[in-house]
Amino acid sequence: MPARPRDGAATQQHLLAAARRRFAADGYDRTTIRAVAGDVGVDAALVIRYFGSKEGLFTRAADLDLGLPDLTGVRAGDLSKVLVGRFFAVWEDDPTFLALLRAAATSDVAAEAMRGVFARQVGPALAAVTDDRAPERAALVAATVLGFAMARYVLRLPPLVDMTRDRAEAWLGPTLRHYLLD
Amino acid sequence: MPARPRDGAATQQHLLAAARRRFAADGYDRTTIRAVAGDVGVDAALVIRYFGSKEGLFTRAADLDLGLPDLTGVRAGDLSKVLVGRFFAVWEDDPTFLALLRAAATSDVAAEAMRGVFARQVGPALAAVTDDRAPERAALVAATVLGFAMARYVLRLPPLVDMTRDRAEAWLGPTLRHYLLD
DNA sequence: AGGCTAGGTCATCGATCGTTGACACGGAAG
DNA sequence: CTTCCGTGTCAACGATCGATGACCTAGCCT
Repeated sequence: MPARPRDGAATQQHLLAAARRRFAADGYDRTTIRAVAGDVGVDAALVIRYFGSKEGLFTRAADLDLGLPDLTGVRAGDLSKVLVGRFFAVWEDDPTFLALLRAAATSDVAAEAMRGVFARQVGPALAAVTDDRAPERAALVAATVLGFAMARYVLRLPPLVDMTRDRAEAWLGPTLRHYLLD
Repeated sequence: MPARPRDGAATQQHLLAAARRRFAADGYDRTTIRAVAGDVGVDAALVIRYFGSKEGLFTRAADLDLGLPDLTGVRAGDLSKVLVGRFFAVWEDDPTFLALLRAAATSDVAAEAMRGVFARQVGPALAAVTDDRAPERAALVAATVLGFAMARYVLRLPPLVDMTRDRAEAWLGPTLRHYLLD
Protein backbone atom coordinates (compact mmCIF):
# COMPACT_ATOMS: atom_id res chain seq x y z
CA MET A 1 0.00 0.00 0.00
CA PRO A 2 1.15 3.53 -0.78
CA ALA A 3 1.02 4.41 2.91
CA ARG A 4 -0.60 7.80 2.50
CA PRO A 5 1.57 10.43 4.13
CA ARG A 6 0.59 11.44 7.65
CA ASP A 7 -0.80 14.88 7.01
CA GLY A 8 -3.39 15.94 9.54
CA ALA A 9 -4.64 19.00 7.69
CA ALA A 10 -5.12 17.05 4.47
CA THR A 11 -6.89 14.24 6.32
CA GLN A 12 -9.30 16.73 7.84
CA GLN A 13 -10.12 18.09 4.39
CA HIS A 14 -10.69 14.58 3.06
CA LEU A 15 -12.94 13.84 6.02
CA LEU A 16 -14.96 17.01 5.42
CA ALA A 17 -15.38 16.17 1.74
CA ALA A 18 -16.47 12.62 2.56
CA ALA A 19 -18.83 13.92 5.24
CA ARG A 20 -20.47 16.30 2.79
CA ARG A 21 -21.06 13.47 0.35
CA ARG A 22 -22.47 11.19 3.04
CA PHE A 23 -24.67 13.80 4.65
CA ALA A 24 -25.96 14.81 1.21
CA ALA A 25 -26.74 11.25 0.18
CA ASP A 26 -28.04 9.80 3.44
CA GLY A 27 -29.04 12.70 5.68
CA TYR A 28 -27.79 13.38 9.18
CA ASP A 29 -29.04 10.38 11.13
CA ARG A 30 -28.18 7.69 8.62
CA THR A 31 -24.69 9.05 8.16
CA THR A 32 -22.33 7.27 10.53
CA ILE A 33 -18.96 8.46 11.64
CA ARG A 34 -17.63 5.03 10.87
CA ALA A 35 -18.75 5.31 7.26
CA VAL A 36 -17.20 8.75 6.78
CA ALA A 37 -13.95 7.54 8.32
CA GLY A 38 -14.09 4.43 6.18
CA ASP A 39 -14.40 6.48 3.00
CA VAL A 40 -11.11 8.14 3.83
CA GLY A 41 -9.52 4.92 5.07
CA VAL A 42 -9.14 6.08 8.62
CA ASP A 43 -10.40 5.09 12.04
CA ALA A 44 -13.63 6.57 13.39
CA ALA A 45 -11.93 7.69 16.56
CA LEU A 46 -9.82 10.09 14.54
CA VAL A 47 -12.92 11.92 13.40
CA ILE A 48 -13.92 12.54 17.01
CA ARG A 49 -10.40 13.73 17.73
CA TYR A 50 -10.51 16.31 14.95
CA PHE A 51 -14.12 17.47 15.15
CA GLY A 52 -15.14 16.69 18.71
CA SER A 53 -18.42 14.99 17.86
CA LYS A 54 -20.73 14.08 15.01
CA GLU A 55 -22.48 17.42 15.36
CA GLY A 56 -19.13 19.18 15.22
CA LEU A 57 -18.29 17.34 12.02
CA PHE A 58 -21.61 18.33 10.51
CA THR A 59 -21.23 21.96 11.51
CA ARG A 60 -17.84 22.16 9.85
CA ALA A 61 -19.01 20.23 6.78
CA ALA A 62 -22.11 22.39 6.36
CA ASP A 63 -20.29 25.69 6.43
CA LEU A 64 -21.05 26.98 2.99
CA ASP A 65 -20.91 30.00 0.79
CA LEU A 66 -23.55 30.67 -1.86
CA GLY A 67 -21.19 32.96 -3.71
CA LEU A 68 -23.96 35.41 -4.54
CA PRO A 69 -22.54 38.36 -6.48
CA ASP A 70 -23.36 41.98 -5.86
CA LEU A 71 -26.68 42.49 -7.60
CA THR A 72 -26.77 46.26 -7.60
CA GLY A 73 -26.99 47.51 -11.13
CA VAL A 74 -28.00 44.16 -12.61
CA ARG A 75 -30.83 44.78 -15.06
CA ALA A 76 -34.20 43.31 -14.09
CA GLY A 77 -34.20 41.17 -17.20
CA ASP A 78 -30.89 39.56 -16.24
CA LEU A 79 -31.72 38.94 -12.59
CA SER A 80 -33.25 35.51 -13.04
CA LYS A 81 -30.39 34.42 -15.30
CA VAL A 82 -27.89 35.29 -12.61
CA LEU A 83 -29.89 33.70 -9.81
CA VAL A 84 -30.71 30.49 -11.65
CA GLY A 85 -27.08 30.25 -12.71
CA ARG A 86 -25.98 30.41 -9.10
CA PHE A 87 -28.65 27.89 -8.22
CA PHE A 88 -27.25 25.20 -10.47
CA ALA A 89 -23.69 25.95 -9.47
CA VAL A 90 -24.54 25.57 -5.82
CA TRP A 91 -26.77 22.52 -6.11
CA GLU A 92 -25.11 20.44 -8.78
CA ASP A 93 -21.41 21.08 -8.38
CA ASP A 94 -21.17 20.73 -4.61
CA PRO A 95 -22.98 18.33 -2.28
CA THR A 96 -22.87 20.72 0.65
CA PHE A 97 -26.18 22.42 0.17
CA LEU A 98 -28.02 19.17 -0.45
CA ALA A 99 -26.52 17.83 2.74
CA LEU A 100 -27.74 20.85 4.63
CA LEU A 101 -31.23 20.58 3.16
CA ARG A 102 -31.56 16.88 3.93
CA ALA A 103 -30.32 17.40 7.46
CA ALA A 104 -32.48 20.46 8.03
CA ALA A 105 -35.58 18.35 7.53
CA THR A 106 -34.99 16.58 10.83
CA SER A 107 -32.25 18.41 12.69
CA ASP A 108 -32.80 21.71 14.37
CA VAL A 109 -29.16 22.75 14.28
CA ALA A 110 -29.19 22.24 10.51
CA ALA A 111 -32.36 24.28 10.20
CA GLU A 112 -30.72 27.03 12.20
CA ALA A 113 -27.72 26.88 9.87
CA MET A 114 -30.12 27.33 6.96
CA ARG A 115 -31.71 30.34 8.58
CA GLY A 116 -28.21 31.72 9.03
CA VAL A 117 -27.44 31.35 5.33
CA PHE A 118 -30.70 33.07 4.54
CA ALA A 119 -30.11 35.92 6.97
CA ARG A 120 -26.46 36.53 6.13
CA GLN A 121 -26.31 35.80 2.40
CA VAL A 122 -29.67 35.63 0.61
CA GLY A 123 -31.36 38.49 2.44
CA PRO A 124 -28.60 41.07 2.06
CA ALA A 125 -27.87 40.16 -1.56
CA LEU A 126 -31.49 40.55 -2.58
CA ALA A 127 -31.98 43.69 -0.51
CA ALA A 128 -29.76 45.41 -3.07
CA VAL A 129 -32.35 45.04 -5.81
CA THR A 130 -35.60 45.49 -3.91
CA ASP A 131 -36.20 48.29 -1.51
CA ASP A 132 -39.26 47.70 0.63
CA ARG A 133 -40.51 44.41 2.04
CA ALA A 134 -37.09 42.96 1.34
CA PRO A 135 -37.20 40.17 3.96
CA GLU A 136 -40.56 38.93 2.73
CA ARG A 137 -39.42 39.03 -0.89
CA ALA A 138 -36.17 37.26 -0.09
CA ALA A 139 -38.02 34.54 1.81
CA LEU A 140 -40.30 33.92 -1.15
CA VAL A 141 -37.29 33.60 -3.43
CA ALA A 142 -35.74 31.18 -0.96
CA ALA A 143 -38.94 29.15 -0.86
CA THR A 144 -38.98 28.98 -4.65
CA VAL A 145 -35.40 27.80 -4.81
CA LEU A 146 -35.84 25.30 -1.99
CA GLY A 147 -38.99 23.89 -3.53
CA PHE A 148 -37.34 23.40 -6.88
CA ALA A 149 -34.33 21.75 -5.25
CA MET A 150 -36.48 19.56 -3.06
CA ALA A 151 -38.61 18.40 -5.97
CA ARG A 152 -35.69 17.88 -8.34
CA TYR A 153 -32.92 16.47 -6.17
CA VAL A 154 -34.69 14.90 -3.19
CA LEU A 155 -38.12 13.82 -4.39
CA ARG A 156 -36.90 13.43 -7.95
CA LEU A 157 -40.16 14.30 -9.66
CA PRO A 158 -39.54 13.15 -13.22
CA PRO A 159 -40.63 16.32 -15.04
CA LEU A 160 -38.19 18.36 -12.98
CA VAL A 161 -35.35 15.85 -13.09
CA ASP A 162 -35.43 15.97 -16.87
CA MET A 163 -35.73 19.74 -17.14
CA THR A 164 -32.83 21.57 -18.76
CA ARG A 165 -31.25 24.61 -17.19
CA ASP A 166 -32.57 26.88 -19.89
CA ARG A 167 -36.09 25.65 -19.45
CA ALA A 168 -35.83 25.97 -15.68
CA GLU A 169 -34.73 29.53 -16.08
CA ALA A 170 -37.60 30.22 -18.47
CA TRP A 171 -40.10 28.95 -15.91
CA LEU A 172 -38.54 30.34 -12.75
CA GLY A 173 -37.51 33.70 -14.18
CA PRO A 174 -40.96 35.35 -14.19
CA THR A 175 -41.66 33.92 -10.73
CA LEU A 176 -38.47 35.35 -9.27
CA ARG A 177 -39.09 38.70 -10.91
CA HIS A 178 -42.60 38.69 -9.51
CA TYR A 179 -41.35 38.07 -5.98
CA LEU A 180 -38.57 40.61 -6.22
CA LEU A 181 -40.13 43.45 -8.15
CA ASP A 182 -43.94 43.36 -8.20
CA MET B 1 -56.96 3.71 36.22
CA PRO B 2 -59.89 3.59 33.81
CA ALA B 3 -58.48 0.50 32.14
CA ARG B 4 -59.11 1.52 28.55
CA PRO B 5 -61.29 -1.07 26.86
CA ARG B 6 -59.51 -3.64 24.77
CA ASP B 7 -60.37 -2.51 21.28
CA GLY B 8 -57.80 -3.49 18.72
CA ALA B 9 -59.16 -1.38 15.88
CA ALA B 10 -59.30 1.73 18.07
CA THR B 11 -55.80 1.11 19.38
CA GLN B 12 -54.50 0.89 15.83
CA GLN B 13 -56.09 4.24 15.02
CA HIS B 14 -54.56 5.81 18.11
CA LEU B 15 -51.18 4.38 17.16
CA LEU B 16 -51.46 5.77 13.63
CA ALA B 17 -52.39 9.21 14.94
CA ALA B 18 -49.49 9.19 17.41
CA ALA B 19 -47.15 7.97 14.68
CA ARG B 20 -48.17 10.81 12.38
CA ARG B 21 -47.45 13.34 15.10
CA ARG B 22 -44.08 11.80 15.92
CA PHE B 23 -42.99 11.37 12.31
CA ALA B 24 -44.04 14.95 11.58
CA ALA B 25 -42.18 16.38 14.56
CA ASP B 26 -39.05 14.25 14.58
CA GLY B 27 -38.72 12.68 11.14
CA TYR B 28 -38.41 9.00 10.36
CA ASP B 29 -35.14 8.04 12.02
CA ARG B 30 -35.60 9.91 15.28
CA THR B 31 -39.09 8.52 15.73
CA THR B 32 -38.92 5.37 17.84
CA ILE B 33 -41.54 2.69 18.03
CA ARG B 34 -41.21 2.86 21.80
CA ALA B 35 -42.13 6.54 21.81
CA VAL B 36 -45.17 6.03 19.58
CA ALA B 37 -46.34 3.13 21.73
CA GLY B 38 -45.69 5.18 24.85
CA ASP B 39 -47.88 8.02 23.58
CA VAL B 40 -50.78 5.60 23.39
CA GLY B 41 -49.89 3.86 26.64
CA VAL B 42 -49.13 0.54 25.06
CA ASP B 43 -46.15 -1.77 24.68
CA ALA B 44 -43.83 -1.39 21.70
CA ALA B 45 -44.21 -5.03 20.79
CA LEU B 46 -47.87 -4.43 20.02
CA VAL B 47 -46.94 -1.96 17.31
CA ILE B 48 -44.86 -4.61 15.59
CA ARG B 49 -47.73 -7.06 15.94
CA TYR B 50 -50.14 -4.70 14.20
CA PHE B 51 -47.91 -3.13 11.57
CA GLY B 52 -45.16 -5.69 11.09
CA SER B 53 -42.28 -3.26 11.28
CA LYS B 54 -41.40 0.41 11.66
CA GLU B 55 -41.56 0.82 7.92
CA GLY B 56 -45.00 -0.79 7.88
CA LEU B 57 -46.17 1.66 10.52
CA PHE B 58 -44.85 4.56 8.50
CA THR B 59 -46.44 3.35 5.29
CA ARG B 60 -49.83 3.11 6.97
CA ALA B 61 -49.40 6.43 8.76
CA ALA B 62 -48.31 8.25 5.61
CA ASP B 63 -51.26 7.14 3.53
CA LEU B 64 -52.87 10.45 2.83
CA ASP B 65 -55.48 12.17 0.74
CA LEU B 66 -55.00 15.74 -0.47
CA GLY B 67 -58.73 16.08 -1.01
CA LEU B 68 -58.23 18.03 -4.21
CA PRO B 69 -61.60 18.89 -5.74
CA ASP B 70 -62.52 18.59 -9.38
CA LEU B 71 -61.06 21.71 -10.92
CA THR B 72 -62.86 21.56 -14.27
CA GLY B 73 -64.89 24.70 -14.69
CA VAL B 74 -63.15 26.62 -11.96
CA ARG B 75 -62.44 30.11 -13.26
CA ALA B 76 -58.77 31.01 -13.69
CA GLY B 77 -59.10 33.81 -11.19
CA ASP B 78 -60.36 31.43 -8.52
CA LEU B 79 -57.79 28.70 -9.10
CA SER B 80 -55.18 29.99 -6.70
CA LYS B 81 -57.77 30.60 -4.00
CA VAL B 82 -58.86 26.98 -4.19
CA LEU B 83 -55.33 25.61 -4.30
CA VAL B 84 -53.98 27.77 -1.49
CA GLY B 85 -57.04 26.92 0.57
CA ARG B 86 -56.34 23.22 0.17
CA PHE B 87 -52.69 23.89 0.99
CA PHE B 88 -53.42 25.29 4.43
CA ALA B 89 -56.00 22.64 5.16
CA VAL B 90 -53.54 19.89 4.33
CA TRP B 91 -50.51 21.38 6.06
CA GLU B 92 -51.93 22.97 9.17
CA ASP B 93 -54.82 20.77 10.18
CA ASP B 94 -53.14 17.39 9.79
CA PRO B 95 -49.57 16.35 10.59
CA THR B 96 -49.52 13.65 7.93
CA PHE B 97 -48.07 15.64 5.10
CA LEU B 98 -45.39 17.24 7.22
CA ALA B 99 -44.43 13.78 8.41
CA LEU B 100 -44.14 12.61 4.84
CA LEU B 101 -42.05 15.60 3.82
CA ARG B 102 -39.64 15.27 6.72
CA ALA B 103 -39.27 11.57 6.10
CA ALA B 104 -38.88 12.00 2.35
CA ALA B 105 -35.75 14.05 2.90
CA THR B 106 -33.85 10.97 4.04
CA SER B 107 -35.98 7.92 3.29
CA ASP B 108 -36.44 6.57 -0.18
CA VAL B 109 -39.71 4.83 0.56
CA ALA B 110 -41.11 8.15 1.77
CA ALA B 111 -39.88 9.89 -1.37
CA GLU B 112 -41.57 7.20 -3.42
CA ALA B 113 -44.78 7.78 -1.47
CA MET B 114 -44.51 11.48 -2.33
CA ARG B 115 -44.07 10.69 -5.99
CA GLY B 116 -47.16 8.51 -5.72
CA VAL B 117 -49.21 11.37 -4.30
CA PHE B 118 -47.97 13.58 -7.10
CA ALA B 119 -48.74 11.05 -9.80
CA ARG B 120 -52.14 9.96 -8.52
CA GLN B 121 -53.56 13.15 -7.06
CA VAL B 122 -51.77 16.36 -8.04
CA GLY B 123 -51.09 15.47 -11.65
CA PRO B 124 -54.60 14.32 -12.58
CA ALA B 125 -56.32 17.16 -10.70
CA LEU B 126 -54.26 19.81 -12.46
CA ALA B 127 -54.51 18.10 -15.84
CA ALA B 128 -58.17 19.14 -15.80
CA VAL B 129 -57.29 22.83 -16.08
CA THR B 130 -54.23 22.74 -18.32
CA ASP B 131 -54.08 20.81 -21.53
CA ASP B 132 -50.55 20.54 -22.84
CA ARG B 133 -47.36 20.05 -20.84
CA ALA B 134 -49.52 19.02 -17.89
CA PRO B 135 -46.88 16.93 -16.05
CA GLU B 136 -44.33 19.71 -16.21
CA ARG B 137 -46.85 22.30 -15.04
CA ALA B 138 -48.04 20.09 -12.20
CA ALA B 139 -44.47 19.47 -11.08
CA LEU B 140 -43.79 23.21 -10.95
CA VAL B 141 -46.91 23.72 -8.85
CA ALA B 142 -45.78 20.91 -6.56
CA ALA B 143 -42.33 22.49 -6.25
CA THR B 144 -43.92 25.81 -5.33
CA VAL B 145 -46.07 24.25 -2.66
CA LEU B 146 -43.24 22.13 -1.28
CA GLY B 147 -40.91 25.09 -1.14
CA PHE B 148 -43.40 27.21 0.72
CA ALA B 149 -44.10 24.39 3.17
CA MET B 150 -40.43 23.64 3.64
CA ALA B 151 -39.57 27.26 4.32
CA ARG B 152 -42.55 27.92 6.56
CA TYR B 153 -42.96 24.73 8.59
CA VAL B 154 -39.54 23.08 8.54
CA LEU B 155 -36.98 25.86 8.18
CA ARG B 156 -39.31 28.38 9.81
CA LEU B 157 -38.06 31.42 7.94
CA PRO B 158 -39.56 34.28 9.97
CA PRO B 159 -41.13 36.26 7.10
CA LEU B 160 -43.04 33.16 5.99
CA VAL B 161 -43.95 31.97 9.46
CA ASP B 162 -45.67 35.30 10.11
CA MET B 163 -47.41 35.51 6.75
CA THR B 164 -51.20 35.40 6.79
CA ARG B 165 -53.16 33.11 4.52
CA ASP B 166 -54.51 36.01 2.52
CA ARG B 167 -51.08 37.42 1.93
CA ALA B 168 -49.74 34.00 0.97
CA GLU B 169 -52.50 33.65 -1.55
CA ALA B 170 -51.76 37.10 -2.93
CA TRP B 171 -48.11 36.16 -3.47
CA LEU B 172 -48.56 32.57 -4.64
CA GLY B 173 -51.61 33.18 -6.80
CA PRO B 174 -49.83 34.80 -9.77
CA THR B 175 -47.07 32.20 -9.57
CA LEU B 176 -49.49 29.28 -9.67
CA ARG B 177 -51.43 30.86 -12.53
CA HIS B 178 -48.17 31.36 -14.39
CA TYR B 179 -47.21 27.72 -14.03
CA LEU B 180 -50.65 26.45 -14.94
CA LEU B 181 -51.76 28.76 -17.69
CA ASP B 182 -48.90 30.70 -19.30
C1' DA C 1 -68.68 -22.23 34.57
C1' DG C 2 -65.11 -22.96 31.44
C1' DG C 3 -62.48 -22.46 27.54
C1' DC C 4 -61.01 -20.07 23.43
C1' DT C 5 -59.43 -16.05 20.99
C1' DA C 6 -57.85 -11.52 20.54
C1' DG C 7 -55.50 -7.84 23.02
C1' DG C 8 -51.58 -6.73 25.50
C1' DT C 9 -47.18 -7.34 28.32
C1' DC C 10 -42.44 -8.76 29.50
C1' DA C 11 -37.82 -10.04 29.10
C1' DT C 12 -34.41 -10.29 25.95
C1' DC C 13 -31.58 -10.69 21.80
C1' DG C 14 -28.60 -8.84 18.27
C1' DA C 15 -27.00 -5.09 15.95
C1' DT C 16 -25.42 -0.43 15.55
C1' DC C 17 -23.54 3.82 16.95
C1' DG C 18 -21.21 7.73 19.27
C1' DT C 19 -17.70 8.26 22.18
C1' DT C 20 -13.64 7.29 25.14
C1' DG C 21 -9.02 6.15 26.75
C1' DA C 22 -4.98 3.64 26.21
C1' DC C 23 -1.69 2.37 23.04
C1' DA C 24 1.37 2.19 18.61
C1' DC C 25 3.88 4.42 14.93
C1' DG C 26 6.44 7.80 12.03
C1' DG C 27 9.15 11.48 11.18
C1' DA C 28 11.32 15.88 12.10
C1' DA C 29 14.26 18.31 15.71
C1' DG C 30 18.12 18.20 18.87
C1' DC D 1 20.58 8.06 17.81
C1' DT D 2 17.27 9.47 20.81
C1' DT D 3 13.27 12.31 22.01
C1' DC D 4 8.96 13.79 21.38
C1' DC D 5 4.70 15.21 19.47
C1' DG D 6 1.31 14.78 16.10
C1' DT D 7 -0.99 11.07 13.54
C1' DG D 8 -3.49 7.11 13.60
C1' DT D 9 -5.21 2.48 15.60
C1' DC D 10 -7.56 -0.73 18.72
C1' DA D 11 -10.69 -2.49 21.95
C1' DA D 12 -14.40 -1.59 24.46
C1' DC D 13 -18.24 0.78 26.99
C1' DG D 14 -22.85 2.35 27.42
C1' DA D 15 -26.85 3.42 25.39
C1' DT D 16 -30.57 2.84 22.08
C1' DC D 17 -33.44 0.55 18.95
C1' DG D 18 -36.04 -2.76 16.10
C1' DA D 19 -37.63 -7.08 16.43
C1' DT D 20 -38.87 -11.79 18.54
C1' DG D 21 -41.23 -15.19 21.14
C1' DA D 22 -43.11 -16.71 25.31
C1' DC D 23 -46.44 -15.49 28.42
C1' DC D 24 -50.53 -13.27 30.67
C1' DT D 25 -55.44 -11.70 30.68
C1' DA D 26 -59.96 -9.85 29.66
C1' DG D 27 -64.15 -10.88 27.73
C1' DC D 28 -67.41 -13.26 24.65
C1' DC D 29 -69.52 -17.83 23.16
C1' DT D 30 -71.51 -22.07 24.35
